[in-house]
Amino acid sequence: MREKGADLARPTVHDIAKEAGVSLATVDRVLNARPGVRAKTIARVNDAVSRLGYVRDTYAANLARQRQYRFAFLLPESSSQFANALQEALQEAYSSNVADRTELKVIRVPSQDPHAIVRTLKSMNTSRLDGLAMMVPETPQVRDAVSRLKDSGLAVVTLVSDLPNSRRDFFVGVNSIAAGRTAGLLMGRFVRGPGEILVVTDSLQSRDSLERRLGFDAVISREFRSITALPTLESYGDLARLQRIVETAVAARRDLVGVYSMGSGNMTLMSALRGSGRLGELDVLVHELTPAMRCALQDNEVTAVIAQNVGHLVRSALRVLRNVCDHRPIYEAQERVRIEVVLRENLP
Amino acid sequence: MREKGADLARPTVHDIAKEAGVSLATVDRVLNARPGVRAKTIARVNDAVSRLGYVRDTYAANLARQRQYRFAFLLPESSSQFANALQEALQEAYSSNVADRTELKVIRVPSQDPHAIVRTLKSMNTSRLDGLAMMVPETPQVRDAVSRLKDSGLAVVTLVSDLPNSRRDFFVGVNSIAAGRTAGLLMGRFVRGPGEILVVTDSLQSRDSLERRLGFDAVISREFRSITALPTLESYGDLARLQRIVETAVAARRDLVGVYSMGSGNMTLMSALRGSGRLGELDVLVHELTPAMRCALQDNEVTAVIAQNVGHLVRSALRVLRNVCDHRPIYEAQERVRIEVVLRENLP
DNA sequence: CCCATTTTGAGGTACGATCATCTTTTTTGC
DNA sequence: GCAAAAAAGATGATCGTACCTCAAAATGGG
Repeated sequence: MREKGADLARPTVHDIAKEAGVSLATVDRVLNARPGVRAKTIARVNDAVSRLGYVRDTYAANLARQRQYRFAFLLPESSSQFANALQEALQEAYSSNVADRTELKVIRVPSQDPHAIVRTLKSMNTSRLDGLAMMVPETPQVRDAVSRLKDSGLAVVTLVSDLPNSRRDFFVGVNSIAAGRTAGLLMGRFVRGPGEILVVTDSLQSRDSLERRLGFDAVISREFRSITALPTLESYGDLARLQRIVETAVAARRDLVGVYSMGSGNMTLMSALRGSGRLGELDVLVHELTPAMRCALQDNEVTAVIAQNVGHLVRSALRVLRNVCDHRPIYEAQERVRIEVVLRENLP
Repeated sequence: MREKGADLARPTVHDIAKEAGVSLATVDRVLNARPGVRAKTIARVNDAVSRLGYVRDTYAANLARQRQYRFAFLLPESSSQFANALQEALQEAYSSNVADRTELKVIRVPSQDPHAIVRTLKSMNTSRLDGLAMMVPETPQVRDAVSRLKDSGLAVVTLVSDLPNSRRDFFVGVNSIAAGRTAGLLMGRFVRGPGEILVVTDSLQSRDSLERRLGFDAVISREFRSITALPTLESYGDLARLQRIVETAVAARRDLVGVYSMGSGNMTLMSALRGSGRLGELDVLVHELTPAMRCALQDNEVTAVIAQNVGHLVRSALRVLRNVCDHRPIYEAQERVRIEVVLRENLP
């Protein structure tokens, strides 16, 4: 925003030099924190900077400095539609103007195999890389690997799923407890009358699922006394097992009113529910807006999807990585990823 | 994303010249559509461009060309918290790195006064401006004024509220019908049992309100037969009147189960509802996430807020304005603003 | 084949900043 | 007060692109 009567053009380093009464070289030394300037002079330059409201032209700077950001994204290899959506969003962020002077590399690893993840992390050529964003399950070995990556100077952010107590620089994703609470609130408000809720996930070993369940239960038990959330069914990543346990549960529980899926495998879940013939009487809530879930929403098979915008995720991750690389601060408020509620009528 | 084995650095104009076997000057003439190049040579250069996958470095280009985008935002002056939020988002987009080489000016006009709007539009110095984003109510006079602005070469986008059949270049905002449908679906799913819904707005003269009502009714009447949406109460921007008509309606309608506010004045609406003592039994749905509505959500006074992300709105508007100015295409998919559903548990 | 007209080439300057080198001035310590 | 060290200044190259000028080459018409 421009002040009235202010100069039209924004000030450059030359203006700073003039204003501070020093040479261009000195301004440059101060701005880039190079040694050989007295504290008094540094203050003079900084004064001029704030007086004129100078902000460095980052693009000109990166141009001159031949800055190249080399980032890698570590995503699960599973056929998960969500990871594919992330990769697409990355591609898009890259081809649109956002990702300038940035080289991206996507590495897919089998997410069930912590060993493979660690192997990949260890084998990374850190000298040809400036930053890493990763979406991996939490294990102590991964935490250690992150520590080594930080030692070699990489910027590291966790994506979607965090690694608490690790040395990662930042977490880009949503708060799983809040996501679970949102699901709980929606479920409680949507379902009619007393009844039971089926809760399904891959594995409660995963922190995300655990936290979603925590949030879900907190809201349900405090505010919706008439409905009961059943113990979590775990598929352990086995789709056949998922189909089986869902079919069994639906058959056994006659007063089921809703289904909450905290993990992946939603296509299989839906097919099991369809098979049961009771889909019409159930409110189904799932996470992540995949193409299959879009259709399910449109067909009224799923009531709501709790989603996070993959575009935001990758742009945020890129911004954070760049800022960490340049030792610039991170604007936490801007990087907070929203918990989106997607219904049939507000499908993007 | 980098191809394996591809060159690390992205190609520059020099590479194009070499690849096409022409001089730098010719490449420049082709890239910037300057005359004096044979069709055959143009083709050679374009071939080289696509072969090498050259994309012009926009920032270097703008640097060289000393490009400055001068944009104005015309926002309603009313004490509307929404317009303030927009202005803040604009400020933020400006100070964060997004809005480079862009001068922004915010003009607030009394939105109830179409005359004042037209006067402002007419008095604009179009020679010192490249683009204009405006959030104004639809009138024929405004449409004409837009036409004049387009004649003088400005890029014009409508923000939040569209001017259909005008010569604006683009509309940045949500589809009001879909927003109304979303509200209808939420209301239908939230309220219990048969009953009536109070529908309130500033004025149905405004296209947004009309369309929201349309969408709302479509969903309610088709899918939720047991609930009745009452005729729209209009406040005509008069807060005292709003308070009065809401109080009267709530007192008269004993089987009210919900309130849908399509317009502004939600603080007054809430105070009227609070006064009635029946707030606890009502589901309240409103548009736009203002600070007051945040509190109302947290206090369980409002069930859901249908919102649009003001940050997106302004970033999208800025992107579109820049693209129009440079005669570049607009990626419609990226500019589609989402209809957000905000509940107590997913408050951003 | 020559001359006028296009078309192309070569080269410079600029944008805002970074960085390196070299010189001059100022500040120190003794 | 003088030499050494530190601080500041001066200058020029560079990044990728735009835009300008002038000269050289290719083309086309008669």
